[in-house]
Amino acid sequence: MVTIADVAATAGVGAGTVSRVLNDRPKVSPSTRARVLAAIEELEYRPNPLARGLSLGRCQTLGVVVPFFTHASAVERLRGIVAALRDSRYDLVLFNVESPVHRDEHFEALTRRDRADGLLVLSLPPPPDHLARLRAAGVPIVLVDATAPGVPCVVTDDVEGGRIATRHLLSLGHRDIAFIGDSTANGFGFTSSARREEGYGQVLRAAGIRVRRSYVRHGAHERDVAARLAGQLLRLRVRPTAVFASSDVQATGVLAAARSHGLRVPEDLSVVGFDDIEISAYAGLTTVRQPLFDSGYLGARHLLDALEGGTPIMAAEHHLPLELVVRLTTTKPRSGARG
Amino acid sequence: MVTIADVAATAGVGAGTVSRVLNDRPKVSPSTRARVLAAIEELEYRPNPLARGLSLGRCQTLGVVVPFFTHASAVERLRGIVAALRDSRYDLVLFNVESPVHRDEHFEALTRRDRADGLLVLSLPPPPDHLARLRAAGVPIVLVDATAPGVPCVVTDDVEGGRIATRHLLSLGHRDIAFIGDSTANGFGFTSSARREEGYGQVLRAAGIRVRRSYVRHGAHERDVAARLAGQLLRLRVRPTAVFASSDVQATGVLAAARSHGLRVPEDLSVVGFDDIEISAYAGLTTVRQPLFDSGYLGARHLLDALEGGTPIMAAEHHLPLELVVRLTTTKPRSGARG
DNA sequence: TTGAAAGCGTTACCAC
DNA sequence: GTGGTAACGCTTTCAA
Repeated sequence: MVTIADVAATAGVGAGTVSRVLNDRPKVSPSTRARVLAAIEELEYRPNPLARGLSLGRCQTLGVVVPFFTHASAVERLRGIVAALRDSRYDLVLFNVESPVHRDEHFEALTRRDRADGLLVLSLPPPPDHLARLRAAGVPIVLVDATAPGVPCVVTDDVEGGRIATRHLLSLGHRDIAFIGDSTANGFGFTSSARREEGYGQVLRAAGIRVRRSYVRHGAHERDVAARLAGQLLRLRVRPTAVFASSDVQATGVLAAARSHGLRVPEDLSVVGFDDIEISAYAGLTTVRQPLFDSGYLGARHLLDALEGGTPIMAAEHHLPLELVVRLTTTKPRSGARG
Repeated sequence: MVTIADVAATAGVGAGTVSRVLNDRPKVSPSTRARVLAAIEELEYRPNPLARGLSLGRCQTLGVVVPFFTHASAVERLRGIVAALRDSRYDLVLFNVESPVHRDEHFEALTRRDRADGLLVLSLPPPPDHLARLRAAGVPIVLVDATAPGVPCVVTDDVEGGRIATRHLLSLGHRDIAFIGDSTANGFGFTSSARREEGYGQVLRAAGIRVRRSYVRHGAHERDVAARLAGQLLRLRVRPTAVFASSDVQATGVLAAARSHGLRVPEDLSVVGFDDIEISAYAGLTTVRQPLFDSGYLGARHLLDALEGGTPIMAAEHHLPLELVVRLTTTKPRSGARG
């Protein structure tokens, strides 16, 4: 393994000079620089990132903490992050989270500048104690799709998103609108689903419609679970004419349930989802689009700016817009169509 | 930042002793060990991975090189890798590849033990020169869904997979069977699609069926592209009664094309895919299932075993089984159904 | 403008 | 068993 000393020797200079050339430091004469560059070329020298990191106190690495990274929405955010890191000198280290214990382990490990220079946390409100330690350790952190006091974040207005979806159904003439969302006791403190439900309730109440307990169902964030919950809704005496699912994954579960109950979508049942993941266009799903890619991209850029600029990260909230995408799963209710 | 020296001081021992305790080395008395452990606890000491890596010559990191990591099949393999790494001390560093240049940059950077202790490469045959350098640098490498001479790998028999899919259609009575696969000039040297096509051709020829040029289409590995190609097939004078797509993503494109041409699946057109990704069950797609999760898991385990056991990695091929999953998109051809 | 040398935090070897 | 100390490869400060 060729080291900086080897380069220094072949170039006939000191190691310090090589380092200066390597890092584009000013004070080095053109001729010396050329000689060093030639030696680097000749020996195919590449600096050892570990040694560099040890000396510098940083490791050119960004940690990404993400619950259930295989979920389509998470993958899309990751894509944005990867795109942002593409031309930076930072490597991406992935920390998948599948349980609160798991989450705590990762945060614990990441509470040091020598593990990652900065942290990007997706959809996960960090527990206050971890946050305090992270801050004390001086690890910059940016939240995407989550908020915490004093921490910069990239978010959308989920309450408004819930309103948008519900208003759409209402405007089509629906009054029996059900909701399927995440179970509140998920242990992670995810809030998106609950906030979308909040918007749903607001709009219904404003329209003078009582939110029926039986029309609101919660379960794990999975297609099969959502399909089961939808099945319960579809067997109700007064069947809803529309369902707002708090994610597209869950919405496709509703679609599957409708199919297996012999109901046509949208004629017999309208369905609105949330996210606009890749499958949604394919399924013709009407949904509330949030800029998933952008959220990752902006979060990463924000972090990189702070890291590269050396400026302390600003605790700003970056809001991303939501947009209703009307496709084929919503229409007006059939008059008198009641089970 | 508390260092090993601080721990040594509070425990009243030397740094070497603390290190021995940290790494479960034998020669240290129970009482000393207890004192050191107490000091570690008290100071909340955590070893600096950078310093550790520099001293040890490794960095407790596994590099994963993956083209188009957002593709469902890649995500599923990654899930297997993450699962395998879960209880190891290794971090996962993600290197996404979207172009050959990109690929070369990554391999270039990874040709040193100080970047990653081992490499997992998905679906990508490493160029021989990079492979040689990697070997010279002593970086262990495991290929998943790709092969290279002398490199351990986890693979399936794609040719046989092509046969399985084609035999299924043949056994249903189809004779006009089309194929949609990846463009051969992808620049990465991906071989899966071509090998599946090979199996398709073998079976057809064995059945005395000529493989028509017009029935075989190639394009980028994307749903929309596959849909376009399928559209061309469906407008042929002698329309195929079945399509074998070399991946489920492409198969869903075929499904979409059939839909937009007013054809019913499977009555008017049978469709078989390959992979069995999450969307496939939802779409009711008949497909050749390959163990994506397992491939990642096994590849990672193989690499970890070599790394942890210190044994040189064996250049073995690990073969994973394929399985036909019959769902709702295949049936026998309608008699005399010709466009 | 440059070289020498002192860190950075560990591990591992060598005495004791 | 244990402490001291030399690596590990880089950056940076201090003189010259």
